[in-house]
Amino acid sequence: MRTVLMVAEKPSLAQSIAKILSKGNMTTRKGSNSACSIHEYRSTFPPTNEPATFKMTSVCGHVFGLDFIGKYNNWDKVDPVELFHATTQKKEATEKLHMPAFLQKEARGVDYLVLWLDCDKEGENICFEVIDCVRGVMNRNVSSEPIYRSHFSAITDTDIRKAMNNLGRPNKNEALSVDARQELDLRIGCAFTRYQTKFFQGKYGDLDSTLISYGPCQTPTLGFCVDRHDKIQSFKPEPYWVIQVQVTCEGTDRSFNLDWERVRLFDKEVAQMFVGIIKSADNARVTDVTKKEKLKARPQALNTVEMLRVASSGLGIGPQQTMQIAERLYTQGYISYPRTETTQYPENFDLIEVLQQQQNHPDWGSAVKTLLREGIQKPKKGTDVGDHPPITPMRSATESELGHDSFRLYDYITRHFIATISPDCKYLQTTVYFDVGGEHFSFTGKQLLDPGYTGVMTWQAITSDERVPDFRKDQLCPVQDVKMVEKQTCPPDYLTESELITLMEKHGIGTDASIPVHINNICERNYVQIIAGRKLKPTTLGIVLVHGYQKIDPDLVLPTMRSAVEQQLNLIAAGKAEYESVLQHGINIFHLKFKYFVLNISGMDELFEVSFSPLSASGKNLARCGKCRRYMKYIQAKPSRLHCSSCDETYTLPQNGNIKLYKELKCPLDDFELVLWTTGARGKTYPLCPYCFNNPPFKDMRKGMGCSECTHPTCQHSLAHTGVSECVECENGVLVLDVTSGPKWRMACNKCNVVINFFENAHKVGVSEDTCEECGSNLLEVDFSKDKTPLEDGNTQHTGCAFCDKILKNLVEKHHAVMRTRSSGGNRGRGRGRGHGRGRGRGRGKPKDKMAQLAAYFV
DNA sequence: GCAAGGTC
Repeated sequence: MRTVLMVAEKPSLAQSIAKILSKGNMTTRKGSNSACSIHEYRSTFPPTNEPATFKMTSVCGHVFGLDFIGKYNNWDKVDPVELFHATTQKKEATEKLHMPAFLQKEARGVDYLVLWLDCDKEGENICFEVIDCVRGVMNRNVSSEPIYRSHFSAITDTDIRKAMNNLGRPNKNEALSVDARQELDLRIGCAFTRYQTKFFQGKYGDLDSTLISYGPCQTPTLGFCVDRHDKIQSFKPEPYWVIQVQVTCEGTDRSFNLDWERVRLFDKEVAQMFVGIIKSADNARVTDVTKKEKLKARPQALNTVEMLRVASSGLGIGPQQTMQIAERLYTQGYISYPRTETTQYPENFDLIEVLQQQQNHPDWGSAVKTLLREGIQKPKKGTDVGDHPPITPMRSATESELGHDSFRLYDYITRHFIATISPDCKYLQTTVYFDVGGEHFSFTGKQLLDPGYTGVMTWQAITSDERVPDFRKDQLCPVQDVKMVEKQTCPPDYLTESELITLMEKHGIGTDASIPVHINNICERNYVQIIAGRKLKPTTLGIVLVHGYQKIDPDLVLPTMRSAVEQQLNLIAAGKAEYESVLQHGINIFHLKFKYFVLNISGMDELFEVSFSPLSASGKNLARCGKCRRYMKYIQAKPSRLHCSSCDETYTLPQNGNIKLYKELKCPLDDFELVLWTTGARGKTYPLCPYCFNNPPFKDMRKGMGCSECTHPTCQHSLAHTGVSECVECENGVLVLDVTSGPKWRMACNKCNVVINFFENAHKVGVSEDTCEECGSNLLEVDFSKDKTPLEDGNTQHTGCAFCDKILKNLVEKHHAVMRTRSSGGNRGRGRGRGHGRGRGRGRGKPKDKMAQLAAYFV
């Protein structure tokens, strides 16, 4: 019996495909990485007609990602221009999934490999990532070419079976085009981002963004928003005049405002002349009456981008959040796969079944029943991209089941689905044409004939049912009023998110899955702000960036740049150009553009100069510099940092917290005044030396460490003096006494977010050099207040272990400084039986030797 | 700390 390993792009597809090919007769087990399952069944392998055991599983998107090798990731030591030729390497895309190991485990000894990755270029690229993982461990004795590729265009029985019976080979050229894209994006994005960030952050103190990023997708996205801003700014309102005529219809008491055929005039005198002419007529004469039955067409089946547009403009939910909600609805089985470009249902899609599931729904059940009784309409033709079917509901659900926002999205998806197979909306449009003193006017009214799909998509309903009375041709209607009104042309409004999505889609900026990410990026980097109505208003930073590119090299921000690059890449995919030459050409062009950008950065800087303040003028004096003894300025805007203007040095600080001076205490190593970092009253607090934080003083310290991690052997602020015990939760952390926390004393882990509260009634707490004989923790010396001491006989002083001492251990309470992520080690042993000692280890720590080593580092 | 593309 042969074995065949088959790999899809994601777990859900592996399941659907296996279900089809096994006719539901398969066994399923979890994979070694918890994310992927393996579905097994027996069948015949079509290419060789042999009986075989099939193992169907999947990856989770890309197995590998591209990055520079380690030494190029040091921003301080690498000139960004080097990134155009720096060595790169493939790294596991998501390390914790252990995807290569998982694939190898399942592929060991199999005879054939069938690749079921999505049929696009990214999927083709993932094919070769999978091949690279498994080729070495497959059985080599059965076939010299054991690797096949399936080509499917829909996840339906017929299509999947057809694909299985017509297996082909993976396409290396398509995969290479993606390799080239990855490399170009990496080199260009990182080079420009690092250069800009360092240049502008080294000069200005109020940019309010930790990163001044550049990207071939995010920058043109920002460009769209700034373009609209520029149109608004340069808009000059112009006055114009309209003539409003009101007539009455005999036999009714209604009057009508007529639309002028000339609409409006920009010349006041001419308009006045027309008013004169029109006023001289006593009556308006009906010249014609037309009646037309018109249709408002039902929508096409729903794809991702349309869902994002409607969610933003109709529900006020942004793309990123919409996708999160949609993912959840999908994994819980309420809707089909939410990432698809396809707007046409597969041929054998069971529309009736999906519809029947909704017939008892409290909100739209009756509409569904009517539709089932009267028969559904054939859906409008859309495009089938061959990725996934359109987004549809999978089972009925109510608001109480889903929660507010989830239900609103589900409600829309379901109504949209029902609408796609409902009749079009029909109405009668009546237009009456008038002649008033030789000038032509008209009046149009709509009368609803059949609401059709607007019965469920109520927001599209024709609301004004304006019946038009029966005007006859040549009827004379008295003119009741003629008015000339002055108006002004209006500037356009800021771009809505929904419009932006449309622009991105049109120019091929990003994909259905990445469009929300790019929009989110330009918000997070503070280039645009979302204002009321989900409109995107660029910030000063966003505006000067785009204007700067436009001054130096407009290509950098033009939306056409991305499609031009994609065109080149498509040549690789089509086998019309060499991978290497296209890639080198691309790198060369952007290398030149980069060098030109650097040479001309002053053009962009001139714009920054007028909008932002130099570092030296930013912030307020906080702590003294250890080198010049002058005050350094604390710059609170992101990224928060200290700047010494006399030394022209900048020291970064931990982000997302508050900084204050720490009692003018100094670091014994460099004389810099210490500052206190805190996340708030109940959070973590620790002192840090601004210099050491940026320039680790000891070999076993890294950048970004405060005194609570400092291995100085004698300093009163260091770990040696304040460390109490091993963290009760995380691997390498030490619980450190927060000496500033009294009277509500606490200690906090110097690595994770564990905080331990104790001794509300002590006015002094210190860490002793002595350790607990039971667990190895350092003992605490506590001085309780006289009136609230828990000690017998009114004693106030007590030394003991926080975890083992009879009196102290009852006063200890643990919690987390902030919400911890699920992944970080929740369920490992809590203290007991594990040894607490900050010094005593669990094999690897070798704490006592460590202290000796530290002493050696100290100079 | 950087890009964009997959997906969990």
